[in-house]
Amino acid sequence: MDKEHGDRRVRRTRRALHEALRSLILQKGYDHVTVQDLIDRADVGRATFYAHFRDKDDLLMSGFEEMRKSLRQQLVASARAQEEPSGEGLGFARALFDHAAGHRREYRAHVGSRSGRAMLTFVHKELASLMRAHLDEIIARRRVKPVVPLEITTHYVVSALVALLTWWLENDLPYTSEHMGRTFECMTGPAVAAALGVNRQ
Amino acid sequence: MDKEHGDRRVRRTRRALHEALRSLILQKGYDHVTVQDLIDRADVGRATFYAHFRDKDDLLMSGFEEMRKSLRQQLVASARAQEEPSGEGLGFARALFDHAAGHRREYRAHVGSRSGRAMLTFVHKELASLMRAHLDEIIARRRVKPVVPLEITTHYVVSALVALLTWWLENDLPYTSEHMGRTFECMTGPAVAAALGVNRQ
DNA sequence: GCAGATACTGAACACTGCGTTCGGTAACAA
DNA sequence: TTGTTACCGAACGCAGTGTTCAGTATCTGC
Repeated sequence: MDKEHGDRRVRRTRRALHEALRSLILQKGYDHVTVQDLIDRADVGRATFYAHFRDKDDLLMSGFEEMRKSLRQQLVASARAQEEPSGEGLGFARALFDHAAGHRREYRAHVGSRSGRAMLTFVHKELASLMRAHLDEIIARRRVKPVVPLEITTHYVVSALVALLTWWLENDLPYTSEHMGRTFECMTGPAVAAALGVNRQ
Repeated sequence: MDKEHGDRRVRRTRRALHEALRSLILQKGYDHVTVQDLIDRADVGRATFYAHFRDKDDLLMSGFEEMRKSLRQQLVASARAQEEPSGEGLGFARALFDHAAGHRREYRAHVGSRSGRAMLTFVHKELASLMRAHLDEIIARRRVKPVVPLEITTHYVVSALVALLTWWLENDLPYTSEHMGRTFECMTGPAVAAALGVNRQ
């Protein structure tokens, strides 16, 4: 079912279904998309759908993989660009806002629906693993003693970032992604500093 | 349908349904509760259910009202207790953690399900209105010029708080509510200070 | 304690959407 | 050409929703 057999037909079918879901979400929102809608739009048999995916959610999730790659790529690219300019290595936030701005339609289509929650959980995980690595590195380099458990700090930072992101999307991108990135750094920098026990009189 | 007529029967019916939902959520999670389950448990006719509530979600929402009162009460009580001890008036966080600890079963039953999202949105709104007032007051008193739009700051703070709360609940309350409150203040205090443009060398 | 209003009952119904089954067809590879 | 593999799509059973309606219980004012 998830095998990587070279059959062109299989890939075409899966592709068509993903594409159908994408366009239908934009059109009526994930929750109101039915399997019937999907197979009509993708021009695929009902049985075929269930041969490839367990259900609608499965299709959705497997579609995130693509987005994940593109996001991760953009994040590491940004991390490489700026060697270590700002305070706590929070510069990657900007990359996230950029990514969202670039895919605003996709992001917006999810806001508020069940698929949105799934997507945010996804993004959250992705960011958390990056953030955790960042924090570990900072600690090793600066030899500080965290006042707050790292797990909490990670969760805090990522949640704050995701919160700003959703607010931004829900309010129709009222500021530039650069501005949002700076705002995030401005607030979260001191928070992280406090959590890590960094002195900065 | 929402009238406040003094009929005892009506109130009993609504009460029974709310109670049934509560216990069924604890038992099998909101998403798996059917209307049939509800009316069986509450011993109420199907038509009666629909005479009182539009659907399952409607029942859920109307049940939050009760929780809202209890939460708000606990929050203002705490606000009154501590006149202005800590930095940015973030002490109310502690009250929230306390409230969650007191109602941990109810909170936990919601975590991860659709009802949880609804409840968090609810809590979020409640906290946001309080927080906004707090911030306005601080600004008026200290005569500072915010660097970040107040709307963003409010959203940021509340989201961070809710994030810590859900993390705490999902991880089975690994610290005391007091500890969580302090952690929150420790991190968010500096963040708010930065956003409000408060100098604190 | 009776009349009339009001609230509740529960079976029956139409409807939507899910996930499966299966005989048959189309595409492809050797 | 033959066998394999993927796909088709009608039909089905199922679960759950929300409505209808004739009938029953409960309360209220007179």
